[in-house]
Amino acid sequence: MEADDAVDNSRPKKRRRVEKGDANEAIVIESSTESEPESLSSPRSNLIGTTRPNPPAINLSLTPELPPAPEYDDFTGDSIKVLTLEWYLDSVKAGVLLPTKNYVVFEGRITGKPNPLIQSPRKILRRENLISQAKGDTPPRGQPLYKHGPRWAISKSPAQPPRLMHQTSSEHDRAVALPPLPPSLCSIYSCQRSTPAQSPNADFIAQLYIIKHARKLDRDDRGISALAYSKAIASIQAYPYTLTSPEEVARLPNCAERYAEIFQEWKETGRVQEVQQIETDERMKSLTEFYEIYDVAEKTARQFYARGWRDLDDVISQGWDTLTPNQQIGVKFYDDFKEKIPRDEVERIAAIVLRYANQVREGFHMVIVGGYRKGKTMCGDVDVILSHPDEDATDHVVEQIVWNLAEDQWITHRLTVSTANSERGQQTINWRGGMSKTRGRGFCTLDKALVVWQDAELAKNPDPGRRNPRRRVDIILSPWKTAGCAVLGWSGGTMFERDLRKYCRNVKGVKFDSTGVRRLSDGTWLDLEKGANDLLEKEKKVFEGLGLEWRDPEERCTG
DNA sequence: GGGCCGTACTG
DNA sequence: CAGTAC
DNA sequence: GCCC
Repeated sequence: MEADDAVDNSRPKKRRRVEKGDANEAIVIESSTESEPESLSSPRSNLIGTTRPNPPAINLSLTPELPPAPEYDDFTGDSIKVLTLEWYLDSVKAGVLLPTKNYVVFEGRITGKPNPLIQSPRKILRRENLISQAKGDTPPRGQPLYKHGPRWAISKSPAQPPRLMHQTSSEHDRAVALPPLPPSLCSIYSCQRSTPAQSPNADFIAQLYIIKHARKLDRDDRGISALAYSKAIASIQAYPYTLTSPEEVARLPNCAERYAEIFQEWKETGRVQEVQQIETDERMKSLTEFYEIYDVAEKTARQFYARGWRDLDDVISQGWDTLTPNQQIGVKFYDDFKEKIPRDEVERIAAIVLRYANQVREGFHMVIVGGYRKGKTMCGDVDVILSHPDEDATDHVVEQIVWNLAEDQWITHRLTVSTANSERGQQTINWRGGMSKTRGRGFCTLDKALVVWQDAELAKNPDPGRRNPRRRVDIILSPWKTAGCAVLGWSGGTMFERDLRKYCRNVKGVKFDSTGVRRLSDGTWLDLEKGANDLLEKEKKVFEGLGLEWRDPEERCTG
């Protein structure tokens, strides 16, 4: 019946061996949005989900009137002090840097900046990162926020000889004031701050990312430990200055002792022991390889390992029949799915989806969300949101669209199709009953289809010279009334989205998800999008309605 | 010391 | 229900 | 691992 569910169950012959060097490519921090979308973002139809106009939103009104941040040369200059952790902990407690006198373990001069990239072994970071490193620690968006200039500006000046060795504490205390915390970082909610893809601390973040990944794979703590790392990373990612000291780390939200510790180690030695262990851990390598199979996550990865399997070939040769249908697809297109998708291809694919949607019914609006909208030059998959101003036009259309696309060979497999929404069609929009149902068709969830895509034309006229890599495409159908919520819900990094929900719950007393905003108390649906007549405008209205300052999608890169 | 986003699908 | 994905 |  289904044209597209014929998952070819034949086990792949001998899998093309993956470039081993790529094994860790997930670690790469996207480092190129600045060269960027100007050319792509021109309002070319309703295709492109990027809008330019908004100036970087930085709330200066909150800028505290802090004393000038003067000479912390001692900590940015060319001398290195190794201090005990006690010094740090005591300083945190005191709220100010204590004199180091009684805590110094070692002091010495360095002749060159430690370059962790060079020292840390191979392959983790790609060339772009080396380049961005070479470009220097420039904060992502020009203008210093503070007239005294951020630390990175000052640290360039010729370092004075460290003169804090034998100083009195009062002199010293003044000397180590940190640059003011950017106002946006005062919020514990990442949806309230700007988190660009670029970070002056990308190298440090890369270290944390490796630990996070390892925690996720080898601990059975429901991902709690990894979650902690994700939050810390999200905070640091939003910090526009080069971090220079443990306490500068520790004052960031979600970054406490542990992260100050890691930072100190990294800063002093140019590496982090735990990271090095992880990198040489064979078990981690296997787990990572398994984890990169679509529909295999940490539990299954560990399970595979426990069965004695060590790489993908073991999975294929020893466990093919035990795999779920989706895992089989994941294995089959292992290399394809790991491959990133360039923006122009994302656009081409999206345009085809839109065309088919409009074939089913004229007048669909679309916005490309996901990594594309966050400005990534290479995307992991294609996510599009479709909506139609006519109330009930979105009913059951996913199936229709997917069917047609499959018939024409654009779609080769369907991973999941969720029709919960169309199924229960008339349900009221309030999840706690009562109240008006806003007449007629209400939606509790979105219809969506996760499918495997190919270039149908190329498939029909194969060209031996051209590959036809399969792509994962997520097609989401949203009812018009709440399409702004859908766009917002699909255009941010994971932490951005989690914090958005948390913020809504704790601060605004509402429940946000991609199907709408509802009052927590009685479940009544709140229409925040009234009056907007395109998807991006609707998204803006949701920001306003939630009392949030606008953030460009490129500033929602919380990972 | 307890909680950490929330929901739908699949097996 | 557990596991996965978004 | 951090935060309330």
